[in-house]
Amino acid sequence: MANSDPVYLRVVEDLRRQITEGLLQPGAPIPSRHQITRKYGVGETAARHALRVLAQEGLIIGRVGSGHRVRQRPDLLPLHRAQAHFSTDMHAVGRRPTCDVKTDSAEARPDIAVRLRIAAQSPVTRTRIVYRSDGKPVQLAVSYEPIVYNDGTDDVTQVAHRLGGNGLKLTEVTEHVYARVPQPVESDVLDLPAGVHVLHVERTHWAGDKPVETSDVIIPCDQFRLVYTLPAPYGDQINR
Amino acid sequence: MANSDPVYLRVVEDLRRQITEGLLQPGAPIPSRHQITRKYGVGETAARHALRVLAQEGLIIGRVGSGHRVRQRPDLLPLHRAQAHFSTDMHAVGRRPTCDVKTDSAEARPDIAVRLRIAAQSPVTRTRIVYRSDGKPVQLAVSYEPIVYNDGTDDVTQVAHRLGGNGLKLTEVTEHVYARVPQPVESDVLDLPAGVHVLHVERTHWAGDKPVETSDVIIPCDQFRLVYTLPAPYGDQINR
DNA sequence: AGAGTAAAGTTGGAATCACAACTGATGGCC
DNA sequence: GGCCATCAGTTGTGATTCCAACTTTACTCT
Repeated sequence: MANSDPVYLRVVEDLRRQITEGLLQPGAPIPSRHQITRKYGVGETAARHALRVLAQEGLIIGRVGSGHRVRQRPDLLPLHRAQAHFSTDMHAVGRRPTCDVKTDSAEARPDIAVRLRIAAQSPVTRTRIVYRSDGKPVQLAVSYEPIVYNDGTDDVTQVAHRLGGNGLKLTEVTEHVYARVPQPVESDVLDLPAGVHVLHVERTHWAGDKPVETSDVIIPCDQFRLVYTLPAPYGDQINR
Repeated sequence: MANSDPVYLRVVEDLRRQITEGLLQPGAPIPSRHQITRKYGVGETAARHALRVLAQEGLIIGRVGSGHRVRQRPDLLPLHRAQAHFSTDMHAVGRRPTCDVKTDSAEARPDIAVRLRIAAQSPVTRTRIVYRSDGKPVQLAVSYEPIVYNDGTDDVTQVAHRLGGNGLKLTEVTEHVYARVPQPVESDVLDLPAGVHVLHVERTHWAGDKPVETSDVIIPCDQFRLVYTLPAPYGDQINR
């Protein structure tokens, strides 16, 4: 079928097809390097490279000593779902994820009120979460919600669950994502080296057409990367 | 400074630092494989791998026979800016980018009216752009704007320029990005194989607090990938 | 001088071998 | 039975070597 494509791409495409078509279900084991060399008649380099590419696409996950498996999460994720993997992913790479949660209530924030579609002077609950990996801060999330929803607990990470008690059902999450230069307070909290940009995710949780919570997530670009890649060799090439 | 990190990471981090700090300006040549082996005292594998990683991050670009250079575009881009590189990027990998533009005006679209914050029955101009690479459709953009702005030209890609003539200045672009299963019409236009998901970018151009144009960009996940990666070996690992 | 050619250098792809760290399972020992 | 050590298998990393395709430069020949 294929022709003069690189050998490793043949392997990538075949495995990717099997995964996206559901032949290989999440959790299913992927052939090991040696098995690939035999099954596809390719060298070890090609097998290794194929596995690397699939892993980098998020389709499979590898563990030393255990092998590769189809990733539990689907092939592509909205950012907010990918972020839900923060804790497990950090664990996975052998780092201890922790977070500070600090809530300071009752403040009027006109800019946030717009996003929550409430009166400009209504007080909102602000919760700041600093995610850490082995103590090192890697992510900052500042979340706001109308004060009426807050039930006094600190567990802002369980928005959906808590809102259930208020008779609201989360139906959607929308996001604005962009990269920018960090603000001083962000550089401070995240201990950013000079020159590092941040990814800013403006996220709103909706219950029907009502925004019930909105948050700003700040991710340093040297920690987590949102990469827009071309399907070209090495992901990218030069123009002239 | 570093300790037991993989050798290639030392090279990656040093070059990345030089790029993000501006020591290596866009267009500046990156040491070749052989130069890296000598300069950093590493093997060829490590040098090659380091270049591969940097290229995959979009920081540098390689050309066979010519070498690597610091990429013209900055290290991280909002999607809409990355997309502006579509044409040059396609050229770069030796493919001929073309696009069909089709505008059919005067239709009432209540759903779009909401996004444009205009009356539900106001007619909007719909423009459909099919981007092609060597004839193969790779991207679909459906763009809407209030009919008053349209000046009859087909060049919807130059939103900012055209709107200037109406006394409006684009100040912001916001996006909602998510992945989903393609709709039949999309599978049809883009000639999608079964099982391929699409990235859906809902984009709105703003002039101040007025939305002046909104568009849906559909990108097949097997053509372009938005990848959320961890700074871990192979980008990802398993939990448990 | 100008044009065509040859050579050197570079990247992308690939094969082969090696090794440390880790996992899972097996089997033996208490 | 329960616990521990061993061992084969796997991944991540790395070195080395080779080759095709390409670019750039320098050189030679007309």
